[in-house]
Amino acid sequence: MSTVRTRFAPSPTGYLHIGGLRTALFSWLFARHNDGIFVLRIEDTDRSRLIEDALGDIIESLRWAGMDWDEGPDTGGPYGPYLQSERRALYSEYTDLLLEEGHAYRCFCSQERLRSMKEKNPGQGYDRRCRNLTAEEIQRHETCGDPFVVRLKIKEGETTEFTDEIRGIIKTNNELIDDFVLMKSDGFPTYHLANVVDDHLMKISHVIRGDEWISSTPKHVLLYETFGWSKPVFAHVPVILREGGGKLSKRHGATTVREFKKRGYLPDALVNFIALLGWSLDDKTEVFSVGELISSFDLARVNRAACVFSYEKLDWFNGMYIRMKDKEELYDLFLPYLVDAGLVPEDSCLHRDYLLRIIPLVRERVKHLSEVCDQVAFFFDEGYVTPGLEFLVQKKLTAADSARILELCSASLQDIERFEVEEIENALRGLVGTTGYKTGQVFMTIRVAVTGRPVSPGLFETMQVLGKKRVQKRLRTSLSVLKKGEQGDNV
RNA sequence: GGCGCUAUCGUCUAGUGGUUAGGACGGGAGAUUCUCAUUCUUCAAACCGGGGUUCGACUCCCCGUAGCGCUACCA
Repeated sequence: MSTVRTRFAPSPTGYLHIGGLRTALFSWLFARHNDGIFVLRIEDTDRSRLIEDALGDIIESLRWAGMDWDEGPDTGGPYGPYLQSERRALYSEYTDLLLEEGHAYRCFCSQERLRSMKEKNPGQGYDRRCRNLTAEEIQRHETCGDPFVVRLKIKEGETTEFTDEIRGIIKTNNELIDDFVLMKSDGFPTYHLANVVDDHLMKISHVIRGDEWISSTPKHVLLYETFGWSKPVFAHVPVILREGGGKLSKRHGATTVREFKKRGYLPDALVNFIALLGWSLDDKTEVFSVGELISSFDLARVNRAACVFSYEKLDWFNGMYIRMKDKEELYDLFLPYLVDAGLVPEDSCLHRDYLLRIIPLVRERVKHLSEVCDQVAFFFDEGYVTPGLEFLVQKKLTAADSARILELCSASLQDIERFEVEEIENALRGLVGTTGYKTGQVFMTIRVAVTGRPVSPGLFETMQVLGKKRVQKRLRTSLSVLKKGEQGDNV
C-alpha cells in the first residue's frame, strides 16, 4: 500500500484566510489519520499579486493552529524546492516535452485580440487560431521576438471524467474545455500546469482543495492523461460562506487567521469549530481534541453542501475551551492582552499570584481572551472607576439608604479577622437581616461600591481577592460620593 | 448567457426506502442565585417546488427554482 501524501498549496497573495485554514486542516487531518505525509507548497506563479509578508503569515498561521508539515519551503524535503517560483526549469522542461510531442502549441495572439474576441463572443473561449500555424508563420513570429504563451491542444469529440472522492463521477464534454494556457508569456506556468506537474513530481496521492476547483479539474485530468501520469484522488471540499450567503468578508467579522488570533480565539477552539464546517463524525459529538480529530477524520464523511460560518457558535466553542483551561494556562494566554491594555507591566511576576487568584473568578465570563481586560480591570486600582450616584443608589433606595448600607458593611467587615469567603458571606448576610433591606439591594449597593460596576463575579469571592484594605478604601470612596450627592440635591 | 456543484430547523449537522426526522449553536420559558456568566430543566423551530419509480419516499430518477463556483497570460 502506497503512502498517503497530501498538500496544502496556497498562493501568497494575502494573509491566510479562514477558508484556506479549513482546507489545510482537512488535508492535514487526512494525512495524519493515514500516517501519511503532509506537504506545504507555495504557488507563487503570479508575480503581480504577490504580497510581501504573506508567506510568513501563512506559515505562522498554520503553526498557530497546530498544524505541521513534513515537507515545505522552510523545512525542505526530497521533492523540493517547494516554492513554485524556484521550479521554473521544471515547468519549461515539461512544456517543451508537450510541444515536441505536438500536444501543445505556441500562441502568439495579442492580449488585445483575445480581449476583442471575448467581447464579440463572450464565454466562447479561445478560437484556436494559433493551433495550426504554418512553419513559416511560426518562424516569422520567432524572428520578430513576439511574445507567446503555450496552450494545450484539447482532444476534440471526447469526454473527460474523473471521480471526486466526495461527489462521485463528474463528466465534462471536451467541447467545453478551452485550449487553456500552460505557460504565460512571462515564462511562469499557470496554476493548471504547475499544480499538475508538482503534484505528480511530489507524489501527491490525494488532492484536497476547495470546490471552486471542480470546474478546472477536467483540465488537470487532461494534462495527467497527455503526460501519461496516473491521477491522484480528487476531493473537493465545500466552501464556507457568510451568514446570509456570499463570501466571508471583513465587513462581517474576522476573516484571516491572524485576526481570529488577535481577537482572542484559542487555536483549539477555532480548529474544532472549522473541522465541523463540512465534516461531522456522528449525530452528537461536538467537542474534539486535535488527537480525536485525527483519529476520526474521514473524507467519506465530508459534506457536499456549502456551509455558513457562525461567529456565535465559534464563540460558544471558544468560551468552552477557555473554561477547560486551568488558571496557569489562562495566565499565559491572558497576559499579552493585559500587558497590551496597560493593566500589568511587561515583567509581571509581581502580579502573577494576584492574577492567579483573579482568573478563576472571570474564567467562565470570558468568551474571547481579549475580553479579560474589561473583566479584570477593577481588580487593579488603576482600573477601578469610582461609581456615580446613578449606579450606587439602587432602585427604590435613597442616597441615605445606600450610605447606611455601606457604613454598616464597612463596620461589619472591620471585625473579620480571616478575610475569606465564608466569613465575608456570614458578615454580609447577617447585615441584611439587621437592616431590613432586601438581599439584592444590599449586595448590589456593595458590589457597585467595591467594583465600581453593576456587573462582577460573585461578591464574596471578589472581595476576598481584593483584600480587606482595598475593599474598605473603596467603601469609603463611595460613601463620600453618596454624601456629596445628598448635599448637592435630593436624590 | 454557457457549463458545473449543491439543496434537512435561522445556523452547523445526523439520517443511505418504513424514525414521534435526532443532536449542537442561537432564541423562548423556568430552576439556581447578590448582578453577570456558568450549570441544569424545558419549549418552539426543518426535509425548496413539481413530477415520476415503489406497497411505501427526506432518502432513488427527471424537471423546475434558488444559492454558489468556473467561464483570465488569477490562483
